[in-house]
Amino acid sequence: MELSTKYNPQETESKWLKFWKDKNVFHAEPAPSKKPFTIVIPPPNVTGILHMGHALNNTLQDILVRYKRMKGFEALWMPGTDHAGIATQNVVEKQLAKEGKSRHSVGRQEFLKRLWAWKEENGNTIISQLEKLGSSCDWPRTRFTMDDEYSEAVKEVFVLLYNKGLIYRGERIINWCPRCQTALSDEEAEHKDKNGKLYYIKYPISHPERSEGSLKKQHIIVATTRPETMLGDTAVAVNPKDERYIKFIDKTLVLPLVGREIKVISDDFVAAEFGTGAVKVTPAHDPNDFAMGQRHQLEIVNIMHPDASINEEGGPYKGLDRFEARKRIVADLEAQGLLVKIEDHKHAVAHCYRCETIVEPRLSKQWFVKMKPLAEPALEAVQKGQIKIHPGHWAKVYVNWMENIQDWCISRQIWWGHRVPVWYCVGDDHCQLKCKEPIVSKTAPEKCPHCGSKNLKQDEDVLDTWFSSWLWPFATLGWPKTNEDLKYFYPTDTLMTASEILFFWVARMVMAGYEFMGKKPFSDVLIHGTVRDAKGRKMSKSLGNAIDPLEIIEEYGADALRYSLIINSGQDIFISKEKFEIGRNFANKIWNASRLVFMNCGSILKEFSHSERNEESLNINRLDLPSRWIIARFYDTLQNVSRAIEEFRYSEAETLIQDFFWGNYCDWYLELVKAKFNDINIQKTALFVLKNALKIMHPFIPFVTEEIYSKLNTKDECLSIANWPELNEQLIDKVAAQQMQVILDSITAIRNIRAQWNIKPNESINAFVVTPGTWLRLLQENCADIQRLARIDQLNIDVKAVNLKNTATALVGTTYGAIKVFVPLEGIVDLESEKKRMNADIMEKKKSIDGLNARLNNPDFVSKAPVDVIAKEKERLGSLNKEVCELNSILANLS
RNA sequence: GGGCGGUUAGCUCAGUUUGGUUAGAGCAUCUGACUUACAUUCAGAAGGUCGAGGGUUCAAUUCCUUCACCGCCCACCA
Repeated sequence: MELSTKYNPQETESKWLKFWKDKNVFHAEPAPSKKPFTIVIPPPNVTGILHMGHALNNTLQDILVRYKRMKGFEALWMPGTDHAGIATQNVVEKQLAKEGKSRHSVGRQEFLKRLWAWKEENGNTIISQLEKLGSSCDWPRTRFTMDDEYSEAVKEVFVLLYNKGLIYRGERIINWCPRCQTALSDEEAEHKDKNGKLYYIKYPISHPERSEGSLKKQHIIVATTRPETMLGDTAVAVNPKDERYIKFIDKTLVLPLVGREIKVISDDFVAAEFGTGAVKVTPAHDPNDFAMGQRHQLEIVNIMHPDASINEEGGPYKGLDRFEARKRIVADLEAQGLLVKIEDHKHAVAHCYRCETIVEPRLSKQWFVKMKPLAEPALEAVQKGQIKIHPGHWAKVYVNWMENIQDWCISRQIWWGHRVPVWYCVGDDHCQLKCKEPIVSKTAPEKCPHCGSKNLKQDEDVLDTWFSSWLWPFATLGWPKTNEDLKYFYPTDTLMTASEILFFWVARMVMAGYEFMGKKPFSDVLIHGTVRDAKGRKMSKSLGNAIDPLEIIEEYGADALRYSLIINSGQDIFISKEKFEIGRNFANKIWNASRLVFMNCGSILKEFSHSERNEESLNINRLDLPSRWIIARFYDTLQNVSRAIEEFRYSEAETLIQDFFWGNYCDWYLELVKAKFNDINIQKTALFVLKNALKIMHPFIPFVTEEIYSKLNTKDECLSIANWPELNEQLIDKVAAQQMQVILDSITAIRNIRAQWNIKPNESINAFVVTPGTWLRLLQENCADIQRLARIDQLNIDVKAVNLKNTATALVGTTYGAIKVFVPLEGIVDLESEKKRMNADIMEKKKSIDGLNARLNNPDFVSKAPVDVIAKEKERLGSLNKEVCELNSILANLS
């Protein structure tokens, strides 16, 4: 049972991936004797390729799931992918484009066939990449949002909500992506500040009143950022209180370039301060204008084709793209002297979140979900703390959104997705009246319920992808069917996600949970940061600053990737390639420490590896101080790490682990006991601590720990399903830490002295210990260790010699924690400079003393400060005075 | 425009909830060490007016307030 000299992450990782898979280690089943713990994965897009965001998100989930699994929960991590409507369709459309075809040219059926073929071939890429990361999902359960069963859930929900009156069809201004040629929800339209222009255009009055006498008044100037939409103007609006325009209200204007006569209306919506205070009203192309149009019964003129080119309403501009039309219209206006000026204007422009195309507000008939009634319980759940969002400040963002929620446009004019389960009767003439009503049904109706016509047509649209993913926590468990899985694993426990999809997904899942299950979907939501490059920019392919997680896995291993990501995670994570070295180094450290222990504990390793409760063979009273200390330190770390995981403070948990394993176990414990490994108790302790440390490290760095554990313990099937260590109070020696500190301090003190005065290893050091006698014994007992680690040949410890005046040879010393170590310095150091240094030291201390005295003499302080604070200050004053005394007497000796 | 967060060492961040010794890490820098588990290592050092002003207090990095700068989210002012 030996470990190779060099750790090979790639080999080890593939070995354990195979093992886990073959043994189906991560499978979870309803188990009445155990408590369930459930996480559902935020389903990555089928088109997805593993990026750092995935790596972070899934590592966080994996840590928690592995921890809970070891804690004895029946831990289910439900994996799956999302069909990602527009994104996936885009991929296949691009393929078609290469063949010179379009989705329309091949037709809906053929296109869908292609999509499914693409999915079958490539849809699993992201899943296998997540697997590589070490994600302990129950992989055979992998769901896809367009699985048959899952689709049933989607249809069920549509019908339920429709029957409840919460889904309706309406003609509205929606966000339209001219490239994808589909509606987008408000959340899918990303607003970005753009430097645009504000165009001021003259709209002449059609019947100018000559009596006014002033030529200036013969037109109204309107300001717009989208001059091309003027082709669809059906009014100009002003604020009713705006005195400049009162006389124009109800007059008619001539729409330039078009010649249509339009009215001047008054509406409170118009802000007198903006632009000229007069707004052109284009009901078909702006949501506000649409609303105004409704209020004033204005005509609606749609001027664009779905691809945002101008339609026949645009007269001479017909066929032009919207931006081309804009240029031409501006030029034409200028030619006619109607363009007053163009100003720079910074404003938010909506872009398609998939293809970045500028969104065009467009009037169209879409399906909507009424959100207010759904939002109420979801809002309350967070406000009352039934669902906790971490970090807490995100709850405010959530509440803010929920309180201002708008209806959700769920229909999309694409083909990849769940087709809207609605049919229309297009049949026989004799029943037109009633048949206008849509037929909403989970299955295709045979005939129209009103007229009996069999000539039915299904709605062409599909549903927003999020309309399926908002059901994820229960639809993946089999809903709408009821089954054991659903009963046992729902509600899930923790949801981990990036802030970007808080509204898209998290908020809607909460609503769906309450609406369809009557229960919250999860209890905790952890919002983690975004992975950025070293300069703080988002990682993206287009910027070329992305670090490929697969490359890191290849080079350093998945362990290193995971460990480094987590330890660097604060809010956002700034990452450069070198940051991953820490993970690689730590895995290497674990490997080598284990090698050392294995090499030295060979005699009992076999026996040890067979027994589960090794602690029983540990007799705490027989252990030396370092062993008692490291065990106490382990249990301390165990508690802190457990707490940190439960409280979602993962980077802190890793820091605790690293401090313990690297800083205590390797740097101190193993160094201290290295020379004494023939002691069977030390062997036992070293193995015991190593084994348990592997357990608490495992969720964070699963592969290397699994590999070493497999050599250390042949009883468990594997570490992934081993038990999390339990606290064993009997093994904790409470004073060990304090005592050990004295040893560590003394070693450090002597090391300092050696370095400072350049003492050679073969020189002896007389350490005069100014501490209570008990510690003297401690130091004497551990003298050999101190000597070895401080790298001196001889260490003479003598408490009786602490009469500073008698050590006339001059002493110089160092104080470190509890002890002071003095060494003769004659011939070692320049006395004059040493005196100077000490004088400076004294001065500084005196200054502190003065400050303290002033405070302690302040009657306010004495009367108002708590007693313990005063006591501490007095104590400090005392010790400072003492130090000054000592220094003075040394100084006196020096002279 | 509304909301939320941040500003602590050269860099990345802890700490501040509940004010109280000398404000902590890691990386980077510098100095030492070839100590046979590990140079992917070990031991040290240096580095801070805790963004600025004001207030409360015996005491403020911590609480309150104003300001500056940075970031994020939301938003139909054309």
